[in-house]
Amino acid sequence: MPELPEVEVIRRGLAARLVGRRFLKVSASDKPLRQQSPLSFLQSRLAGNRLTAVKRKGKYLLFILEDGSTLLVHLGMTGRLMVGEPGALATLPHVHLRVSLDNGLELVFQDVRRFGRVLLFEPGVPIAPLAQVGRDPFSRAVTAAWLAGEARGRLRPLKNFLLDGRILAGLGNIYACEILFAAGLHPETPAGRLSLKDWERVLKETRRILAKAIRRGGTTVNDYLNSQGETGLFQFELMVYGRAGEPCRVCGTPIRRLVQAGRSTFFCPACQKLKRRGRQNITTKTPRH
DNA sequence: CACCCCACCTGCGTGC
DNA sequence: TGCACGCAGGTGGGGT
Repeated sequence: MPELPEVEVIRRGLAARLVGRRFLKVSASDKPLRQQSPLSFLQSRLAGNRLTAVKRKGKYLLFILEDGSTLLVHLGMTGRLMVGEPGALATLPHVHLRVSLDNGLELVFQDVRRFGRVLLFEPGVPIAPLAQVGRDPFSRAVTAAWLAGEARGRLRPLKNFLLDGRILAGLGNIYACEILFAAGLHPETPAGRLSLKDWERVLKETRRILAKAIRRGGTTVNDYLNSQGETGLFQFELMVYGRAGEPCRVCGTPIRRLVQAGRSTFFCPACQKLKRRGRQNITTKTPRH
């Protein structure tokens, strides 16, 4: 479900309402998430512990606790984190974790498909899943030259490159499609064939689109709700995602759908031309190790 | 290595 | 109405 903008909107909502609160009791459903710390471990570490910050890395949320432990949450496809009155949340289906707070409210993790992850790390324990997470698109460490270096020599389609969270963290299927449209690049272009100018455009549009989506509260196509149960608004600004057969908002050409690495890609065949030929970029690649 | 496929789940819309 | 099928904001293990 959620990509960087949705996770960031949730992070801000939770930070505003939860930082400084103590967690009290924890309960879980009988159905496990894809990955989840044992309930007894969550209970023993969280009970009485105060939340000092809510951070984000890629699509991961990190709840930093005052004793130095970290609760790592990934929402998968359909995960939601919501805060509210226990009475109002009591009847929600598919709630897999409930945590009561010292102000009488409750934090719940709801996840229909159970692709989500909730893992607790004690102080000093390395947070293994984060080792695979790439750079945040807003980080100053992300530049057009760096992207060009990462893509150098790679034949994989640009769309798949953008979806690889070990490089750029936080892009998912919706925003990858929207970024490629905004940059005027065909999703099947081999990543290594982009020029530095292309990468400058990709990076500029990535930041512009993600920032705007955050301002709009994220994209609700189907399931996404923020921590207060509200939908986003960016779905009204989508140019290509989910619009197969509909006219391009720029040129009127019907939007096309194709499948790449098992996932739908939406693009305008007129606005996004495939560069079959083109200069290989010659940026020096920084060694990975 | 680089890259793709597929499984992991549940629900919903479509077409027969 | 029922049923089969395809599809869905993600990830990572295993295979080529």
